[in-house]
Amino acid sequence: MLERGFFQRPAPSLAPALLGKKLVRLQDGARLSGIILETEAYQGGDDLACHAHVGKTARTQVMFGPAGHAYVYFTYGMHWLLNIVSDEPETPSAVLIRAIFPLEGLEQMAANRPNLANTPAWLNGPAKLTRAMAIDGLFNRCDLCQPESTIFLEDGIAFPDTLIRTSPRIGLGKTPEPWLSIPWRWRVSWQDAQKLINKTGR
DNA sequence: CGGCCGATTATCT
DNA sequence: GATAATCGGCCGG
Repeated sequence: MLERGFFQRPAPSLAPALLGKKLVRLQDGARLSGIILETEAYQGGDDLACHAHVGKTARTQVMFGPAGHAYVYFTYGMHWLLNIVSDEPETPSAVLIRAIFPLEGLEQMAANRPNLANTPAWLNGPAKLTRAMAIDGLFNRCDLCQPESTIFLEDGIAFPDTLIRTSPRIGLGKTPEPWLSIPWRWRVSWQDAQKLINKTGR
C-alpha cells in the first residue's frame, strides 16, 4: 500500500508518478485491480479548471484536506469520478484517474458493468473504471492510506518516459485560457501498456 | 475514424 | 435555474 508521503506533492508532480501504479479495490472479498494508464492534475485555487477554484464548499472541502484521500464526485447526472487528493492541507489539489489496464478480478469488474462489451480496452474512461470497480459517492473523503481501506494503491510497473504522452486536460468546456491548454494530462497507450505488462509478467 | 447530441441529477449561484 | 473533469449511440466521410 502506498503511504501518504507519496501523495504529498503538487498534482502536476503526482499525476505522472501515478502512471504504472496499481489501483486496488476490495469488493466482497474479491480483489479488483488495474494499472493506472491516464491521469490529470487539478492544482490550486488559481486553476480555473479545478472545482476548488470557487473555494471551500461541501464538495470541494476534501481537496483542502490532507493528501491520500479520495475525492469522488458526481457529474453529468450519472457518473462518479475518482480523484486522489494531493499536496499539503489548505492547498486544494487532486489527480483524476482517467484510465486503467485491468489486472485482477476481471470477471467481477465485467459483472459490475453488464452493458459493456468486453472489448480489449474497456476501462479507458474515468467513469468506466469507477463503475467497474464499484466506486461511488460513498467513497468520497475516504482515506486511501488506512490499512482497512477497501481502496488503495500499490506499486506496479515502471513505464519508460518515452511511452508517456502529455496533452491538455479533457472536457473542460468553457474554462478560459491558459488553463484550457495547460498540458496536465499524462497517459500511456493501451497497446504500449499491454506489451510492457506482458513482458514483465505482471 | 470524427463530430454531434441526449441522458440525468448533485452541486453551486 | 444552470451547469457539468462523461458516455454511448448515431450520423457522415
